[in-house]
Formats: sequence, C-alpha cells, structure tokens
Amino acid sequence: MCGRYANALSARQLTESFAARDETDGVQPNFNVSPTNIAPVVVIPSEGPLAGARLRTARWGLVPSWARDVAIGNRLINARAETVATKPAFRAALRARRCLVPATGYYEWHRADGARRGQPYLVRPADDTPAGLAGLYEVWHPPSGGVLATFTVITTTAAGGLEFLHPRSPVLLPQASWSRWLDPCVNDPEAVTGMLGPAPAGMLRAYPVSSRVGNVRNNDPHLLDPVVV
DNA sequence: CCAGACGTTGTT
DNA sequence: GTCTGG
DNA sequence: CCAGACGTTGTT
DNA sequence: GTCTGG
Repeated sequence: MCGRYANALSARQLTESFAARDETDGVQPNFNVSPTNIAPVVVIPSEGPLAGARLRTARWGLVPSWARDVAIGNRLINARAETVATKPAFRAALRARRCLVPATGYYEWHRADGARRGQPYLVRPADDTPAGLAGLYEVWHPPSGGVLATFTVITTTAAGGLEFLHPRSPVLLPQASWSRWLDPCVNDPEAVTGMLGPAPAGMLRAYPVSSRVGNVRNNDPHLLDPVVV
C-alpha cells in the first residue's frame, strides 16, 4: 500500500519534471511525507483562463465534500483502483479531480512472520526518475470557513517483483499517460480506471532503509540511503 | 419516509 | 451529495 | 504508514 | 488492544 513516501524535489525541479506552473509559493522537499502533511500535487483545473498543469499543495487524506470533520481524511489516504469508481467518497473525484502525486519513492514496511516491527524499504523507479503516483483530490469547505484541498493515492495489486514486500502497491503512472490522467475533459470512469494497472517487473527497485523513517519527526535526505540488514 | 453512513489496510 | 438500513 | 496515547477530578 | 496525530 502507500502510507508514507518521499519527495526529494524542490518546487523548481517539480515544475520542470511535470511541466507545471508553480502555484505553491515554493514547496520544500519532504523525505518523510506522512498522512495529514501538506504536499505538492499536479493538477489541471477544469475552470479558469489559463490552460495547463499546475503544481499546488494539498493535505494527504481525502476529505469528501460532504464531510463534517477533517479527521475523516485520516483514513482515506488510499483508494483501491478496483472500487474507486463506485465508492461514494471517491467517485466524484475520479471523474473530475484526478492528480499526480510527485514522489521520489514510497516506503513499505516488511513485517517478517511474528516480527514486532517491520523493516522499512524504499521503493522507487529503477532509473531514478520522479514517479507520478495516481491520485485524486477534493476541495473541502470546513464549517469554520475557508477552503482545504486534500488528496488520496490510488493502490492496485503489487507491482511486478514486489509481491514479497506487500500485496498492494500505489499506482505509478508512466509519463506517457500523465496528461491524459490529468485531462479534465476525460470523465468516463472506464477510460481512467483502465490506466490503473500494476507496474511491470523491472520498473521499480526496493531496498532496505533506516528504521528512523518510522518516526515522522525524522526528515532528512539520508532517509533515502540504503542500509544493510 | 428519515437517519446515518460514506474508507483503507491488515490482522485475527 | 447519495446510498443503505430500518 | 508508524508512534504514542489511552482517564478523571480538582486546583492553579 | 485500539484510536489519534503526524
């Protein structure tokens, strides 16, 4: 699944990699993105005079428009590709508010039989290019006023070769399908769910990293470093 | 009809 | 907002 | 996802 | 054991 990830790129690097206009006020790299964190996402708004992709920030954990409490989003950090088109919390966003979640890689905890704690791994593209995770975003109006953008990461069956780690993986969209995934004119659920397959074997590599990543207060580039276990 | 839920993952 | 359960 | 809290009363 | 916060 996907409950923690890293984004090592600056706002400037993200705008180049994703061909997006920066609307974030210069978001910083985050090597330990956890649920409820504000993180950059790439979207194409369906309204407005300017065409093209934008880099914006949103809170991880999708809060549906009808929610009364932001805490609902704490458990909606992932959406299953198999059911996202029909779930009340996600289907509106699937039609109209898809996004890319830029990631250097995501963390997976591998718990051996009977082990108390899992060994964290970093899973990242084998060629070290930035990943675009398939995401959905939503705009929520808190009772107290204001507006909050939130997002979730879509999961599917494990990517090729990563079955040993976990039965699920986040969807990594190939660069060739980024623009179609984001295109707000595409609103046929079947057309978009068709893009949500597992990555083929060889596309990703996974290696153990420091258990320091478990504590959300730790956030530095060395969290990406391989360790020997 | 109204009231209340609306989700994922993993573990048992 | 929309569906499910009573 | 993991880490850390998890309660009440009364007093300041 | 289970929930909340990050």
